[in-house]
Amino acid sequence: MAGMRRGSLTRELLVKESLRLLDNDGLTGFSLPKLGRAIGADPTAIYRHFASKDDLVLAIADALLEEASAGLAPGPCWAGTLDEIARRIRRAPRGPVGGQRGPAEMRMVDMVIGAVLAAGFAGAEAATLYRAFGNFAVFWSGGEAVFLALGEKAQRADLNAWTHAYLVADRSAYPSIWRIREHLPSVADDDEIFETSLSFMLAGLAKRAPNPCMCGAHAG
Amino acid sequence: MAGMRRGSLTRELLVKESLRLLDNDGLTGFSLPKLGRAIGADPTAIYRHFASKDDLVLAIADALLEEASAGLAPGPCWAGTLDEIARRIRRAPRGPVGGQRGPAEMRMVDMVIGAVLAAGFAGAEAATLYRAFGNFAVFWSGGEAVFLALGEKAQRADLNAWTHAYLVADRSAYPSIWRIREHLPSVADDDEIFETSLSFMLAGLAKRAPNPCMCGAHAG
DNA sequence: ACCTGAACACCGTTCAAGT
DNA sequence: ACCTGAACACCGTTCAAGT
Repeated sequence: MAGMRRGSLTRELLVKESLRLLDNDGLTGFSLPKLGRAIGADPTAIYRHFASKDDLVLAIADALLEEASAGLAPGPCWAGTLDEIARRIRRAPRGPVGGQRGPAEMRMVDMVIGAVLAAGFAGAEAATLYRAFGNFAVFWSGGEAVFLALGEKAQRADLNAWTHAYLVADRSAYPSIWRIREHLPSVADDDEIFETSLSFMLAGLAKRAPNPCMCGAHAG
Repeated sequence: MAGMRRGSLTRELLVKESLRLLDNDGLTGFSLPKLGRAIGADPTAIYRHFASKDDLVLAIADALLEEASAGLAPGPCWAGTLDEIARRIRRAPRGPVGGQRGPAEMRMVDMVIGAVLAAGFAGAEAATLYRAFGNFAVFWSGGEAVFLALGEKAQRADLNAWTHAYLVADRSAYPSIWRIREHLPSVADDDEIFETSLSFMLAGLAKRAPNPCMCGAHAG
């Protein structure tokens, strides 16, 4: 990858290489100098194509969302559409959380609002419900990402805290923790926890919705 | 604050001063050198009381949670207790998100699990529901904090995106955004968005719970 | 025992200089 | 027009030296 000819550096190439770096080394292994070296250019060459690191991050985030929304289209059931969107956002390779405002995000926002309108909501209520559901999906994805970003060392320590500190924990100081102590360390079932919360959100929407969902599986 | 005598630096004092710095200058204005200078000590003096910055951050986070849970006690209605806990976590001065494992967190975890048990859940289901609700509260708080941390400049730009880009947005490219465009820029009603999502979560729990809540206000 | 201060290996960003 | 490379003002962290 070394020996860039002039003009061979583009925004697309830099985003693609960033994704590769993030995939390989995680968030820790990412910095502008590292990105520069990875493409065999000067550590500051990025500034010819992005105004700042934030600008690059924004482009990366939208590329991730773009990838996550491949082939996504509204289905006949508005609740099913929202369900699918939330899953896509969560499954998206761990991107940063902020408000991105890229074209891929615009399309996703439009789909979420479209589903909320299909449910029969309108005006300010539709806006609130769009943001409630959108925040839920984005915040959950971001929250899990933050936990993952703690690094394997900290995660191991965390699991340790459950298996040791919590298990051995004062029965009298934390009686409720004690009662379900053997079910707490199972860190593996993050999917089930997400599914449960998502189903609560969708049921809440469905219960309040003027139009029932078409498939009948998302009843309040 | 300058002129520290030896032995006058303690973990408590450093945490307290950190909170003051975070309050004044936000997350941007916080670093170990700055903390050192703020207390009139050497920039590296912190390392005599904390193993690392992460260690300090953990202590800060638990202090924030401690403050947020002042006077908190389980009420007669388990749903009301969960409701109050989620509000406290959200209102807590914006702390970092990760799994903290401090004593204040332990007490809060015990209360959440206590409420879930009071609802009549048990075993693995209780553990899953505790984590669903706990993640919801923590992720939401963290997500909002990330948005706030974007800084006022980025937030202004974001609001701008709504009032301009989205409003003027292609009616044909984003028809659903277009239909509720005038309701989208109202960034002020974050509270209502949170309330809505929280009520969905609580209703979902209540609907599945063997024991109804005592006050009747949280029916599924 | 606790604090200092120099030092190290990094950051993001700027800017004059090259080609 | 695009890239380089020195430079700046920062980080978190370590460690020998002071008292």
